Amino acid sequence: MRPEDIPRIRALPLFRDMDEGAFAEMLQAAYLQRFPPQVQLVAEGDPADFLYIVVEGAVEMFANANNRETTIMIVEPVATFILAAVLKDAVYLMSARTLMPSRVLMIPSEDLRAAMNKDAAFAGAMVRELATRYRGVIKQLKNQKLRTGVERLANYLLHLRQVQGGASQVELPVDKRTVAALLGMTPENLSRAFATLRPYGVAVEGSCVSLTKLADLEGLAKPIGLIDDPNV
Amino acid sequence: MRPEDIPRIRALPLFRDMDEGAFAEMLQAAYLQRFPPQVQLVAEGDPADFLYIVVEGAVEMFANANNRETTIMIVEPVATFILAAVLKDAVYLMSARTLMPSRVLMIPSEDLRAAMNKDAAFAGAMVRELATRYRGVIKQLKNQKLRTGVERLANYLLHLRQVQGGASQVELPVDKRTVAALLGMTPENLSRAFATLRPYGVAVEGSCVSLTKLADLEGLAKPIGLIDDPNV
DNA sequence: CAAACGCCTTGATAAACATCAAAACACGTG
DNA sequence: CACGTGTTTTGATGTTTATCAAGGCGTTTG
Repeated sequence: MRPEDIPRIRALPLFRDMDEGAFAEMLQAAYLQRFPPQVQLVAEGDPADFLYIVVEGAVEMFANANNRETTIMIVEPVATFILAAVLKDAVYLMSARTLMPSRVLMIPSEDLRAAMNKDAAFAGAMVRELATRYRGVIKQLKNQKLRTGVERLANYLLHLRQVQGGASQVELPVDKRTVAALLGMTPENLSRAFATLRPYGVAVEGSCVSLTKLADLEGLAKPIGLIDDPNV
Repeated sequence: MRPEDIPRIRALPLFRDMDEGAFAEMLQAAYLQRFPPQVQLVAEGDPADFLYIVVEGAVEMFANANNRETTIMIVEPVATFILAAVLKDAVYLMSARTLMPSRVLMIPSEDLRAAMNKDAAFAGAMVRELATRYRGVIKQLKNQKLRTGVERLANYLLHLRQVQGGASQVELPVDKRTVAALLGMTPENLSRAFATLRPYGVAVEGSCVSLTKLADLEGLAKPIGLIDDPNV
């Protein structure tokens, strides 16, 4: 592991309040692995042997059923994934694959649970982390059930703008196929959704999207804090 | 509060391992309230002042956006709701209303958080509870994104059968309007979905649904543990 | 009992979304 | 550069779902 990675992991809300010794001990037991793009890291149904932390790159969480596939979320550095399965010592509910060359830290489930049982501050951080994630999924469910595809895309673009600093140009972080899966639609429909947004000042050129007519776009998207604000 | 209620609450996985004194102290601070049907208990956006426990009756969790409304889940005794908002000291993401005459225990958020900080076993139970709920919502999201309305209904009927002991007749626990909202469809579409399932041995009469041709129904529903098994 | 109301169903229509096929485009490689 | 590969876009079509309107049915109420 690179020396500069450790403080970045340590800075995550989940690990920030952890006892110094327990943190070091847990990292001792961990493996850092490099993966090329499009490598499947975990498969839904497998026992949760590791907690994963994306240190560099990006990981797509997805699930299959009925010959269909959907993307649940995209994990970007520095963040953990499949925390809940590890804590319950259960099987994974989602599969994961790299979207680009990535470095991933793998902490054996037992070591994580041991650290949690020893360190009350860590357990407290875990409660907050899980509560935050729970609310994140509830927001996703609301987004999915209460909005059309075009509305989801409009809000996603506004979200990207927010994250990327508020400029009038935003960059799609992954290819359109994956954006489509994330928004719960087919690639064809994403294309058409972009076309629908053209009158609202949305112009696409490759992975670069420019948003003129912000007010119009927001009028269509109608973002609300209880779905779209990550801090709520 | 009725004397027989206390052990039922105590038996919840969330409270089972809690320190006896801390549990009694927390209940001291709590209020038990009775509500008629169709009373709104909490509104999304309000600060999370209480953890709620449904002791008797049933509560519907729902959310609004864009003049649309959707049901997220139905909470039946004995179970808590809006735990995550309480732990984060955040606003509620969902609204709640009673579906029938109900008795509800309200624990002030501060008392719950205090109990958690004092009692490590309780914090551990909280972690497991939140992890379980997180996985529950992930399953709902998969159900919603990977299945059609008819498939969701078929799986819901099989789920009811399981819960109600496996007889060939199942009882809808709430009116059809609410079932429709829970399954993410309109009442009209639920009606048509039932009609679609008729060739698969599904006959509806009021709130009573009989399932002959179980094999056929399962063939259509294709239930999978990673979505439909509550113990996974 | 009749009227009124709520809930559920049915039919007609429209919107949203998926599927299939093919063309346009971008890109890496020989 | 030409070529092959994979992604994206566009068009035609079908499925799924929502909306609007009307009617049936049971319950409540005057």
